[in-house]
Amino acid sequence: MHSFTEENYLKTIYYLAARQEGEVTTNSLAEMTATKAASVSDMLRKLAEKQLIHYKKYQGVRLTAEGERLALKVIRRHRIWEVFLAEKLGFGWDEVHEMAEELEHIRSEELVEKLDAFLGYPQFDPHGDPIPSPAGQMPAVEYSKLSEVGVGTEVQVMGVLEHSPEFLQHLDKTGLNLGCRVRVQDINTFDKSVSVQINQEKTLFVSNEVARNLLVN
Amino acid sequence: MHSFTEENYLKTIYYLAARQEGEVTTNSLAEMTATKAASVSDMLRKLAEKQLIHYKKYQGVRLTAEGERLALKVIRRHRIWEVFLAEKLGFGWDEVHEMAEELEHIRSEELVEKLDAFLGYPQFDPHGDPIPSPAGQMPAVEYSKLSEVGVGTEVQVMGVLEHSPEFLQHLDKTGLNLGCRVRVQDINTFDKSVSVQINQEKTLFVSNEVARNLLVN
DNA sequence: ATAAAAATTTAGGGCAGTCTAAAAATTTTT
DNA sequence: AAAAATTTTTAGACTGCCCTAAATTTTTAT
Repeated sequence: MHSFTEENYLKTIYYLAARQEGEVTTNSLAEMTATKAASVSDMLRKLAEKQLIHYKKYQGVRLTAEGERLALKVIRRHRIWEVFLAEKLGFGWDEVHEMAEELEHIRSEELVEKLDAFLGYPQFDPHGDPIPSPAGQMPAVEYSKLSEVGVGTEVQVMGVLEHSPEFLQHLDKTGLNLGCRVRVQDINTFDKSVSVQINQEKTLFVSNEVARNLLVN
Repeated sequence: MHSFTEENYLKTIYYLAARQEGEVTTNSLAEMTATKAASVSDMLRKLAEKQLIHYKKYQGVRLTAEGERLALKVIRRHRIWEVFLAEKLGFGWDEVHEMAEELEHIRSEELVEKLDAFLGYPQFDPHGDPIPSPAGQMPAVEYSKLSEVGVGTEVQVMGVLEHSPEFLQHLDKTGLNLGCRVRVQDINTFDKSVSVQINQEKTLFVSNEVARNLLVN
């Protein structure tokens, strides 16, 4: 068995590797896990001993096959619990992450599988992120950012790149929910903000900052 | 906030105090928490400093009002999660305890209250144990043990005193489920075993060991 | 190409919770 | 009521994970 802390490091390495090119650095891990670089170094040595990461001193870090399997297991649990919290208990998509951070470490394999069945085998969590398979495969999804869509096209909001409660609450307030249809009417050449029509109704101005963090297809 | 370990000690002190007369001893706590007496002594000092227990060296231990409130909160969470696991996910009453031991430490107050509502505000967990109120009150229940019921009376199985998977699986096998009606036909004077009729159908022989651990009304 | 800056690791230590061994207090036995 | 047995506490140490400060390596700038 692995500790909560080890699971969190593996998960964080996975996320950072998916987001950046190349190896994951000690400093970026320290920032993400809200610890100091010295503590990260300690843990990396330990994870390398357990063969969960490839690690050469000063060279950054990469998950081994086994490490990635474990990371995806944790991410699967996290996202399934998020679906439960949102769909069954009525929590908002801005509230579920923090609780899922704890629930993802509950150890029973059978629990998460029964929960998955109870929820009807959901494909995506409340933020539109895909749920890894029980075997530990991350489904491929190819969405664009709203900031990259051309004028005139109509797309559907499929996910978010930024998961902070503040951002999600902002989307709630403006009505940019998952699944809503968005037609790009105009792109401001100066600040790259976008003017969009939502669900064939009202028009909305979306900053580039927001548009960059909205995934659409 | 309190650590998992502290919560577990408080819960265990509550259970031992409810079961025994007088103060709870260091040794009984060591046995229940699967640690050594020396470790218990350490923790008792710490809990006493935090005013969660009354503690005089060598004299055993008792929960303060605040300590009991916390213990009942943990027990409430445990039992609500057990209901979820049994009712919604289909786990057997012999399987739910272990998972609930982890789930009971999830910190969100709102989570357990929403879960409670989702489950329809259950009064009892899958073993018939009452669920403490959100305010931290343990409902009073007055059941008898099957071993104390007179010949001829018909009673209903309301709970168990022994919670081990082995005992619960034995009950499953013999059909002595929660809620089933039991008429005492005969009590063997030698070994105090009981012959009972279940649900007006088949007759069953129940050892005193089992009868002592069955709560009925 | 070398000096300065930045990133990373090592050294040494802290805290929570556990342990064993030994000391102290309480309870039981005679 | 003293001796023996039992229970409990203290002392000292270990592990996991974190820290600060110092040393080392890599990267960047000149």
